[in-house]
Amino acid sequence: MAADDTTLPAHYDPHAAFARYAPEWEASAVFRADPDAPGAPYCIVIPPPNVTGSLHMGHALNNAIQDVLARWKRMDGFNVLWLPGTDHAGIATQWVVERTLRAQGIERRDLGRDAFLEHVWRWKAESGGTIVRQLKRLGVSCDWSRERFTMDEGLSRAVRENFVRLHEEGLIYRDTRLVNWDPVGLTALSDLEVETEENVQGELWSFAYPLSDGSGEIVVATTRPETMLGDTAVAVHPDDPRYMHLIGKTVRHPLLDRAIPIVGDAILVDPAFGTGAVKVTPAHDFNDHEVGKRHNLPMLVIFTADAKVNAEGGPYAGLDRFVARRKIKEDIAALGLDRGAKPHLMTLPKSQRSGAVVEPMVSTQWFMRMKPLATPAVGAVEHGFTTFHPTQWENTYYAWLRDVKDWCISRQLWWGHRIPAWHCAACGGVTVSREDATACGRCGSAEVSQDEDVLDTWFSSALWPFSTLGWPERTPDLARYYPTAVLVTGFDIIFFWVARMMFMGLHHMGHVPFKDVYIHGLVRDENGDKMSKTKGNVVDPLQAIEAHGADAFRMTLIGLAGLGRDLLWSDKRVETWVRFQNKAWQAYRFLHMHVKEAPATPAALGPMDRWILARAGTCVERVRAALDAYRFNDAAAEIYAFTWYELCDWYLEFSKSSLYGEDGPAKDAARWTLWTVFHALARMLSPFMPFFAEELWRNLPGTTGTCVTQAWPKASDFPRDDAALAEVALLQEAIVTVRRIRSEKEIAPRVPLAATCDEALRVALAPHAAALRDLAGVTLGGGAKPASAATAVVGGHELHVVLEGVLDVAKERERLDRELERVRKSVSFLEGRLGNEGFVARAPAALLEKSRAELAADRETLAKLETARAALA
RNA sequence: GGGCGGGUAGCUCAGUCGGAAGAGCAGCGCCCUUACAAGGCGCGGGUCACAGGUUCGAGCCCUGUUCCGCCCACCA
Repeated sequence: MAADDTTLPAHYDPHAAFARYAPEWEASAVFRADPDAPGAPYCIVIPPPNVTGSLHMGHALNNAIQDVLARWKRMDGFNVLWLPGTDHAGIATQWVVERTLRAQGIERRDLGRDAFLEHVWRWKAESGGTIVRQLKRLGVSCDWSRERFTMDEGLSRAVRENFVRLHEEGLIYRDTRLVNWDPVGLTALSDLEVETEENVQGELWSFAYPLSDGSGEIVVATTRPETMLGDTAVAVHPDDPRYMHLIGKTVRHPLLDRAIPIVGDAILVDPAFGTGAVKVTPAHDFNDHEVGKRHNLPMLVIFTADAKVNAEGGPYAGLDRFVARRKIKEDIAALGLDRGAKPHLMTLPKSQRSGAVVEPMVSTQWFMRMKPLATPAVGAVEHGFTTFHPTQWENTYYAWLRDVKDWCISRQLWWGHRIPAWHCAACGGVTVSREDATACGRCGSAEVSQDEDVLDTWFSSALWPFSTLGWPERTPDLARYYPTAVLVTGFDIIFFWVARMMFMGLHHMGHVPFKDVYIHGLVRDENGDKMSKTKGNVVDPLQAIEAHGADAFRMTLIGLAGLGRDLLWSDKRVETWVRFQNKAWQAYRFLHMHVKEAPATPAALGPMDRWILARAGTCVERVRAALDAYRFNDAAAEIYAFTWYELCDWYLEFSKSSLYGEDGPAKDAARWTLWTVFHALARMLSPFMPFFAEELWRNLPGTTGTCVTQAWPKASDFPRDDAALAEVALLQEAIVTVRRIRSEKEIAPRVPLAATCDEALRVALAPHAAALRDLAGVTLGGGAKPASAATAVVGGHELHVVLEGVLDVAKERERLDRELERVRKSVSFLEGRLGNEGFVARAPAALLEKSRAELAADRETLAKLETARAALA
């Protein structure tokens, strides 16, 4: 039979397979979930990518993992819903559109709210589908009929319902307090949206506040000189002998000519730090704010929304805060009050989105009360209703929730869910309502207008696991698929998203939103560096898919996904799986040369057939165990090892003597076995490499339908067969031994070898003469040890390979010396162990037995090696 | 300041129950062999970060040290 006797192409074409199967799957709705269908529910809600976004490696990994789980569970008989969607991404999207407009010379505020939002919606309609199209290139098996968007009608209703209910319950309130203010984005931010830039080189600058009575001065230090315009106290420690007598007196503000009280505050002031005296700016510093409240100090706001000095700053009014900083330092120096500066490493709070230095500002905002919500969310994980994988992330989750502060949920933006509160012009009352209010709930006046602000984008994301299933309606989907099975995400949004879904799910649904949380690592470049546009080391998943195909690309990510580890991406890694794919494809072509139609179940199987089937069963079992434990890299490694090292390296070679031989039971058995293994392999691979697996499935004789709806293989389909495993293990040992001897003695592969051994081994290997000949080029005979031979132990018996060619004596001596050293080491190790009373008394019996047997064998081998070595000396 | 993770072959990483250290890639040698040279066969390569401790026995358990990465908090 010739090599090209197959209709299959010489190489697998991933792009052709994608083009063939992706549209078919989508059209035939095989991934559409049906709540009325049988099967235990298994639901995953996608972490919705930002509509502004385009696919990056993090998305690719995240979705490859979800797809493996969804496809696997679907094939395994579960009623699977993988629900896709996108997030409106409030600030991010508004910024992108603003920037686009600005490039055309259009400012958001000139347009007005409605016109601007029209632009955003138009933009969303045009480019919002990009990331969805890109996800499809990965081959994700989402139910696109249920695709949701955080600002679609249903989800917006859920947002309102949530807001109104929590407001009714007193968990959402409006308050005026110090918040993180983004002076560029012109909006309040939550604590989480403030990022700290570490180790910024700044300076700690000291200046003197003269005492009002002229009796001296108090020196204070600051990293933010401009805030002195808002100072309304100087604080000292009440027990500090240097200052305690000054408490109650005042200092004079040297620039604004105000009196400023000196207060004693044990909480704020550490007498050992700096001068032991602290300037207090209650309106622009979180610690100082607390001091202000404790001592009833005025909250003097000195900045405008864009962080310029306001009228309170007297001569500095109108200056940017950093310009004011320089000017104030100069002026203080001119007054002779500068007391020096020293370099100071500090952290700088910056807006996650705009990058602007965040300014604490007193502002009226909406807040969500966290304590009553966070406590059950902690308990749910403590009691195991939700489990993190790897579990160490639970600590991170706890730590944040246990002392989380109230969540500022209002944003001074236009793009997002507008707050369902109406302010009354007549009485000043606030009406919170599910329906658009037309009259004040307090005084009945019709002069009501809706709150201008929108909600933090994470407010709607927090509802995602149930809002997407129809909440607040009681839909069949919600009943069937909530709680979801697993949330797959990155550690960076445990606080932003995971924790918030937990407490919202518990609050509204009375049950956790997901049973498992799988936290995957970050995809880095091959040097372990974070991918970033500025570094230019970003790998575009679409280009990688274009270059290598979706199957190999996905499998590379899966193979790198170890629990609790970041992933280092390298094109070399993809090549591993491209080669794997080719290897499996070539083996599949081999099958096609020999199997033209679905083979009938044979009367009997040979030992190699039984062996590979048993090995396939083990592989299935291990892959299942790995997936159950979210050990994706292990699953990939098992598939790789089975396919390459067992199926290709051994079984295909074993099968050749039958397949190329006479027609008969052996050939029938081999054909059936080969077909059966691929029948399972295609299904096993389908969750990982769906297009490749589909190509295998469709071209396998006797199959119908698509692979993605077949049953994932079960270990019980492949009975254990210890006899076959032992028999083939012995044969493999014999083959490898002869190959090694051949390589060591530098005997060309085409030179046939003969070998002798004792009767027991000869009988055991007799049925496998063909395999020994084809795979090791050796013929086994009985009889005594030949004069010139290389001897090795196989299955506890000696095997003597007759050396026909000229033996390189020097090399042989070297080899024997190496071998002697190895065996002597082994003997000495085993003697030491068995001479150890503790070991003999406490080691497991099996280990003790094994050690004794090994020692006896080693001693025998040693004697023989010594004899052989002496003969060569 | 508090917390988490990591340090195992040249590189990237496994190592589950404490019992002689594993894989892929890279390297070296041999081979175009009729599924596959995108391949086959064989080989070499280790102070398991360091120091103590527990144990008959430690990569694994305990204590300490050190280096790298990350998170949180604070920073007058």
